[in-house]
Amino acid sequence: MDATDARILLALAAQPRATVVALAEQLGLSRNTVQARVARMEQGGALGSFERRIAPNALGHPLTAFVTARVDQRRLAEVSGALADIAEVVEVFGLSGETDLLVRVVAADAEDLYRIAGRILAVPGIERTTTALAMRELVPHRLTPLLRRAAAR
Amino acid sequence: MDATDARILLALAAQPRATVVALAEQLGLSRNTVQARVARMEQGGALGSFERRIAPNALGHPLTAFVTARVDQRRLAEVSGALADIAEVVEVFGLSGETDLLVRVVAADAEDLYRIAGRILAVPGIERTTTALAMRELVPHRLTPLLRRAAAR
DNA sequence: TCTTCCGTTGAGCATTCTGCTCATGCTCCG
DNA sequence: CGGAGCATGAGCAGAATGCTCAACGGAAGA
Repeated sequence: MDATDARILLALAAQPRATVVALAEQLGLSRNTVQARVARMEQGGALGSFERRIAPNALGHPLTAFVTARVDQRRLAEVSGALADIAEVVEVFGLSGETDLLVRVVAADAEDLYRIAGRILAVPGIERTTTALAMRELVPHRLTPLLRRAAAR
Repeated sequence: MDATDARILLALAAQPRATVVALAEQLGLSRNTVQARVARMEQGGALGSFERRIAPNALGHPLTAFVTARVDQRRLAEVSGALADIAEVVEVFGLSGETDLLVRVVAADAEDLYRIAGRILAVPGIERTTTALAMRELVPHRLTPLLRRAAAR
């Protein structure tokens, strides 16, 4: 990924529906170049799945919560699998430090969240959990600043 | 968002580059319908920004860390602004419970992370922080299970 | 310095998609 | 019953896509 790629991504971030042709003339590149680079980025995994763009909100799950957990390390694989079986579990990280797991969860409402938290706690191998509700998205997910820096070079 | 929308999103998740025509015939819907629904979803904010699809990894930031922080609540707006000024800060949530803030950070390497953590701690209004490195992505971000459920209806 | 390799570019071409409009039919609801 | 809202099929002009080719230039390496 070089600066040109970053510039393409920036333009794409501004207008997701932009066609290759539009990007090309906007960036002063040839259509072929843009096409090749976009293809390369998709191939090379620089672009994650489309799912990331879907707002859980729109699926009727306006609540986000983070569950931190301590786990019996030896049963990590098992725990991980069990968590993956819960639909509302959107993302799980293995962490360094005090807590072993960070589980990102979405829920339809408070009661739903309660149910899900319970289900997580019930997973064999999970020892302790703490649930924190995301009350506000102070900085919504973004990569533009980093992209800008990469594009500057 | 009804079941049909969910089905469209599922198909789109499987093949992000799929054209409207392809989706239509794959789902047994008319081209017009799919076009209208996709447009409606983009309009209605069901689809987040394109940035979400970009892997920080590809931008030279393979490390992810979560910084939790306690804040002087009265200076929350100020803190939020200062965090937004840090390019490596990818996402910030205001939480309920013990810790007030969850800051998602990406970094180029360990040293970079150290520097960023320091910068966060230096933000006026932030009282205490804990940094946890994401060592593994046990469940990569996904929404498919929820989508499937929504599509089933 | 010369050569090779790689990415960019412009061109061209057939095929396909898009954006838009219109009329029709269906279902839900007042 | 009448209307609103949505899905559908058709049609059309313009644009984009996918692909290939040849030429060019710069950078790395012999």
